[in-house]
This record gives sequence, C-alpha cells and structure tokens, in this order.
Amino acid sequence: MEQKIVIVDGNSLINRAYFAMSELKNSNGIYTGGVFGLTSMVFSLIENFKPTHFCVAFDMKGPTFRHLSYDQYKGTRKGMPEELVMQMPIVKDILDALNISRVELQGYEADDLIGTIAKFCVENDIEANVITGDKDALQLVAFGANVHITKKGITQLKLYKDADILEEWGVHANQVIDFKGLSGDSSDNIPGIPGVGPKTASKLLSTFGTVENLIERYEEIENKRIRGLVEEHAAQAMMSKRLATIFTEVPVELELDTFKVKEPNIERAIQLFKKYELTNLMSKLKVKVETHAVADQSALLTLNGFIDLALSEKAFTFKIFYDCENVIDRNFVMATFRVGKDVCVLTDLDDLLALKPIFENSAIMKNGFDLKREYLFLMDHQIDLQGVRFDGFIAAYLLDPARRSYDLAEIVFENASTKVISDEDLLGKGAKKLRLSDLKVEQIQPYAISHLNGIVNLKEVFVPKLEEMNFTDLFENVEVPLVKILADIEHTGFRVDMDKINELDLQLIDKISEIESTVYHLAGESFNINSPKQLGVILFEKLELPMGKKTKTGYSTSHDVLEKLANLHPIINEIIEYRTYTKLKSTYIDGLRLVIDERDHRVHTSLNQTIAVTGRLSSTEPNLQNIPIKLPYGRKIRRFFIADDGSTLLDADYSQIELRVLAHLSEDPKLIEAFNTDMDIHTLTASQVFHISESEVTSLQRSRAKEVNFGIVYGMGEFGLSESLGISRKDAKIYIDNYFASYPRVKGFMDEVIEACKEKGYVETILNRKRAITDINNSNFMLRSAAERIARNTPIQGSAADIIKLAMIKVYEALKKQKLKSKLILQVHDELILNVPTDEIEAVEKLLKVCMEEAYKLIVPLKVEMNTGDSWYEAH
DNA sequence: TCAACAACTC
DNA sequence: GATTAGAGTTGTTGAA
Repeated sequence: MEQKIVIVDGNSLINRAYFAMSELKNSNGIYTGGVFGLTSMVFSLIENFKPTHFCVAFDMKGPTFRHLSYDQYKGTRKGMPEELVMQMPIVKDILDALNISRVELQGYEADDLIGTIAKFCVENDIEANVITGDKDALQLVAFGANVHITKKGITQLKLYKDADILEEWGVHANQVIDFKGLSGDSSDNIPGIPGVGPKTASKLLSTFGTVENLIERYEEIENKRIRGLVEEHAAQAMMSKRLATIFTEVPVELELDTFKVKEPNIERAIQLFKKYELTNLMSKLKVKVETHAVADQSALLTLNGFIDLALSEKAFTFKIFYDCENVIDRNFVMATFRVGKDVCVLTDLDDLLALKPIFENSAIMKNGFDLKREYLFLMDHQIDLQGVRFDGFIAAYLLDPARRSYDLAEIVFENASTKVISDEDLLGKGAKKLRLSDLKVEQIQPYAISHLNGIVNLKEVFVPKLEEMNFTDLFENVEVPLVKILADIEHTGFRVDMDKINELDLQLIDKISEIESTVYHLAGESFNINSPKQLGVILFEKLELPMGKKTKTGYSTSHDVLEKLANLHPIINEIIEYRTYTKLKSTYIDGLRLVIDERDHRVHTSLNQTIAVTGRLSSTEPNLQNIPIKLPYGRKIRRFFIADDGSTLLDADYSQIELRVLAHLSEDPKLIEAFNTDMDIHTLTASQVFHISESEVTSLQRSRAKEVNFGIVYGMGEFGLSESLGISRKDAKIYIDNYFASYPRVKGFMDEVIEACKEKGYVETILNRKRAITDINNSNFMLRSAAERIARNTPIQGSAADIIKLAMIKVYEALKKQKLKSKLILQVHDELILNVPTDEIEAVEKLLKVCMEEAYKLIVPLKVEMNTGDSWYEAH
C-alpha cells in the first residue's frame, strides 16, 4: 500500500481552534474550545486522508535557535492566553489516548520538526501532508510536501500548489523564504527590508530569484529608492531569510514506525471525553468503528440498467441537481442514482422524467438528503414521489437541532468517511459564485457523485444513531412524511390580491411622506429617521429628552423607550407612527412584491424543517408566519392573502395549545380541571392570582393574568413581568408566587425538568425530540439562568410543535383518502390554513376538527377554533 | 459583507 | 451581586 503521512502543526491549530470557539467550557469552567477543535480536526484528517502515518508537532517553551541569533524574534507576539495554556496538557493526554504520536524538541519550533519529518518522508517516497494555519510552511512545497492551510477557523483546508503560492504572493514555493526575507513578517517580528512590501518583494524576486542574488546584483535594480533600501539593509534581509527558513535537519530520531496510525485506546479516550464533556467527540470514536468503507469501484449504469436494478433491489439513493433562477424556476442540471454500489448519472431531463413510474412506485424505497427539493422539482413535472424512507437532512437535524446549517459536505465530513465536494469547492463564493449550469457536465459529475456517496455513507451512520437516540418513530412517522407535505404547501402557494397591495401601498406612501415632513419640522432639520444613531442624536442631544436605556453602541430608541417619552414631545408619536408605517411598507408591501410569482400571482413560502431548535417550522421568502395582526391598521395586510376562485379559506387554530401541553406535562390538577371543563384559563388564573372569584375578574385583571400565563411558559422572572405589565417588581413577585401557589405541580414540573436536564444534558418533548442544553450546569449565573429558561420552555413549545406536525399529517392523509381538492396552504405554529372549494367546506371543517383535536392524546382535550373567509383577514 | 437594531409573529 | 421572556424573519444603517 502507498504510504501517506499527515503532520499537524499542533500549536497553530489549537490556537485557531481556541479563537474560533473560545467560549466553549465544561461545567467545571475548564475551557475546552482548543482541545475540541484540534481533536475533531485529528478525527476528520484521519477519516479524510486515510493516512498510514500521523503525527502532531508542538513548540516547546524556551528560546529556540532563532532567538539565539536574533533576540527580537517573535518579540511582538503575545503569549498564549491562560485559558489556552491550560488546554495543552489535556490535548496531549487525548492524543496519547488516541495513540497518535506527538513530537517536540527543546530549542526547535514545531515548524522545524514538521519540515524535518516531511522532508524525510518525501525523500523516502511517502506522501507528506502538512496541516497548519501558518503560511510560512508553504516553503515546504518546494521539496514536494503537500501543504494544507486552514481556512475559516479550522473547518476547511486549502491545498497549496506552487501555482497557488504564485497567485497569492507572486513567487514560487522555493522563493517563499526569500519573499519573507524581503517583505518581513510582523507576526514573527521578522524585519525584512523596511519599505519593501509584498508587491515589491515579488517583483524583485521575479527578476533576481533569490535574496542572495538580489544583493549581489543590487546595482541592476532600476528603482533608485529601492536600490538604496536593498543596499542599506542587505544584512538584515539575509538574517530575515534565515529566520524565515524552516530548518529541516533537526536532530530527531526518525523512526517511521512510531508515527504509524494505530487503533486508539478507546476506553481511555472515552474517559477523557467524558471528563471534559466533549460528548460530540465520543460519537466520532464509534463512527470510526462502525463506518463501512464504500467501494470506489462502481459500475456506471445506463438508464435502463438503473430501472432494472431499482425494480429488483427495491431501493435506491438519489439526488437531483438543479439551479434556482428565482423562487419558482428550477433548471435541471443532473440527477444521480445509486443502487447497491452502482451509480447512474442522468443529464437529460427526459431521461429523468422517464423514471416517473419508478418514482411513483411506493414499494421502491428512496433515500436522499433534503428531499423537499426533490419533491418540488418532481412536482413541477407532475411526478408524485412515493416511498421516501430516509432523508439525511432531517436525520442530521434531529440528531443536532441547534446547528446553524446542514450542508451535506459538512455533515458527511463530520459523521461519515467520504469526502463530499462542497458547493464552495465547486462553485466558489461571494460575487464570483457560479451556477451549476455555468459548468460542464464533466466538472459537475464528480461533485454530484460525491454527494450521492456521501448520502449513502451518512445513512449507514445515521440509521443506528437514530435508533440509539430513540428517534426512529419521530423520524419515520412524523418528520419524513412531513417533508412531502411541506413541499406540497410550498408548491401550491398562497394566492395574493395585487390590487389590494397596490391600494394600501398608495395610502402608505402618502402617510409616510406626510409624517416625514412633520418629523423634520418638529426636529428643525431633516435626517434619516430610520437610523437609530441619527435619531438618538436628535432626541437626546438636540431636543434634550431624558435618555432611557442605552444599547451597546449608543442611545436606545426602541418602542418602549419612546413610549415613555410620548408625553414630553410631540415628535415621539410621529416617530412611532413613522416606524409602524415604514415597517408595513418595506416588509409587507415592497418585500412581499419581490417574492410573488408573476405567473400565478401566488407566494410560495418556504417552510423550513431544520431551522428552529424546538421543532417548530420556520417560514421564509416570504415569512408568512409574521403577518401583522395585533394592530388594526397592520392587520389589513391580511386582506392580501386570498382564496382561489370558487374556494374559501378555512383557518383552524389550536386554543391555548401550549398551556394545555403544560397541563399535560405537569399534571397539575387545577390546570387539568380547567381544561377538562373548558374554562377561560386567563380568567381562572386571574381569580387565583388576585384571590377573587372568577365573576369578579375585570378585563384588566384578565389581561394581566394572560401575561402571567405566557410569562410562566417562557420562564419570565419578576423583573420581566413588572416591565411588561408596567407594575412594581414587588407586585410582579406576588403575582408569580400566587400563580405557583395555585398551580403547585407547575412549579414541581419546572423543577423536575431542570433537574433531569442537569443530569442528562438535554430536555425532551412528548415525541422524544431532544434539545441539548450545555449551560445548564454553568457556574455563570446569567448563562445558567438562560439555560434554565430554555429547559423549561422547550418541552412545552416543542411538544406543541410535535402535535401540530401530527395534525398536518393526519389532515393531509384524510384529504387524500377522501379525494378532496382542498389543500393545506400554511402552518403558523398553532394554526393551519386551507384553501377549500366551496362545496367541500362542510366536509373539510369536520375533517380538520377531528384530525387536529385527535392528533395526539393529551390528558386534557385539545380544542380547535375555526373560521372561514375570502381572505386571511376574515378567516382569522 | 456583516453586526446591530428595530419591528413583526406564535 | 448579577440580570432579567421562549422560538423565529426581514429590512435598514453603518462600519470594515
């Protein structure tokens, strides 16, 4: 077998890892960000490079030979922060447990050790891969080492070839040291030649080649100033070059066998990961054992070959690649399929469409990643995808719902053994980002196949993991079936009334310009009212209004601050009005217009399944989950959203679903009783909190009790309650105390949730959805309190989300079974909206009520309220 | 390009 | 003694 070594610059990577995740601590307050980052890097390097040899080099304390020749070497560098110094022995322990050899030597830097080992390996025909964040190491490219420089913290690597160095610095690999010798390096305090920067250095070197040659022939330098500089600082340039040169003859014993990759000492590693609470790393240990290598030998199937295999094997994995011109136009580029180890690549849309019977055959199991995209594409072509069993996107979300993104390449990189070519690798990023259709098929194919194989590998790892975490039922029976429903909702869209939009737009334009001039008049000058910074200056400096809160960057001009100033100056109310109207115009008129499909006059919102940590959905482009309702004027926006001709909108929302879930989870007798007898829960709470009979409750008391009920669900404290009700903290405390006295099990439940969370590190919903809460044992009061509020709220919010997801599935199935034409067109957390042909209203009302109320059996009843109307305004 | 702020929802 | 309500998206400003 070919031999391959990975040599890691331990100091460089741990530094980067630490700064990328400096806040990571375990519950004893020991910082572990650097340890975590470096160790996960080691795991991924082993998985991705599959090296036969591996070692990590470290710097040692104390002066090196460079300091002895130049006492200011690295003189400007600050020492490692204390929090990082503490992590060094931990990292070394972990590396030892993983049986990974580390090297360090008094008097030499990690760089020199790396250079020495790399050179030795290259000379002995072993592929040498150097991993570091320090571009000085690029000089090693000159003798044939592969140098990979970390990007974005340490999450990505870039392999530098000679050409890359040339592009970045304008010099060849073997001139890197000359380049440093001339231009210097402020981070190492290498002086170079003062006045010579990177540009000049590369220009000089392209003519003269080396520093030595340059100095010898300095008289040939055309630019007079630079000639002088070179002459004057020749000695310093020579010294700088020496300092920048990695010493590749370090007297270490090079016994290759010591670097061989060995099986880790799993028990010891697990022990350490537990001790430092690096639980994510634990799974990597298992992954290493469980992952099956995927054969890279695979046949390329023809369309018919694939059809035969799909029919006989009854399962395949696939991905369709397409460009989105805008929200609705999808341009086919390529589709890839895998059955067993064989792969099929289609580039002709007609071939893909020929697979309609295969896609629609529910006996053939389909696996993929982010299958909502596949559903949408196939729906465009009247193909009704059936038989989906596994969606890696959804699996990744259930296993770690707090992730920022679920990019396939990242997920596979972290969990499985293959390398997936990322979008950025293929398409670039920023302004220069390409579309798939800009590339040739041959360029896309390796990318597409790497995605396909990544999904297959991911499935191998995730299926047992889902089982282990008790997610199988939630995954198979809720989240995966929901994918299709969300695609259907998105595909159907919500019709909008353009005339209504234009009408309100004209009104708003008038109102805004009128208020604008009033504000300028009252302020005595014109300024940008949208700028909190400029507004702050006007209000608190020019008009000398009393300043309320401050933000990090200046005066706060938030609504509640302004409200308190309303009586002091007429400009305040104008500004409040200005804000409400401009909000409506920019977000709900101008913003909405941008996402209306010109062809069908509908908005096709994207309902995202993997965004919210609690299990809720989120809605984007446009966000239909935050259409105004509270204020009468804003509520008019709901007139934009209308039923199809011959149909009406049916809007059904759960009444008090979160408080019912709370009653269920806490088993509080009084709460249960209240819902069993269908009492008004806010009135009941008011009577409890104010110690009066329900008939005596005033509307003010009821609305305060409503705030209390909400506050409890969110884990609000007395301060928050006093602020939101405008009462004293003392009174707020009394309310809260009275609340818990009336519903004693609620308090008990909250305490138990936190207790269990401290123990297990996560909280759960009724369908076993889990959310890890890391700060629950944090010694920092603020972080711990926030974690406790999250722990209290997540089971409630998350269980309510579970229930409405179940309801959506029931409704969807029931509509299909009864062959009704009514369609789900939106979900807003506790509300479902359907477009219902007029003749189906009665049937669908019945169906909807049953499906929603019976979605999940709580110990209290679920109650649904329904309304119909031509627009969302009337229906809700 | 990105963080901060503000405003809208359940 | 602190700090203070859970979950989201979008638009604007202004600094890098």
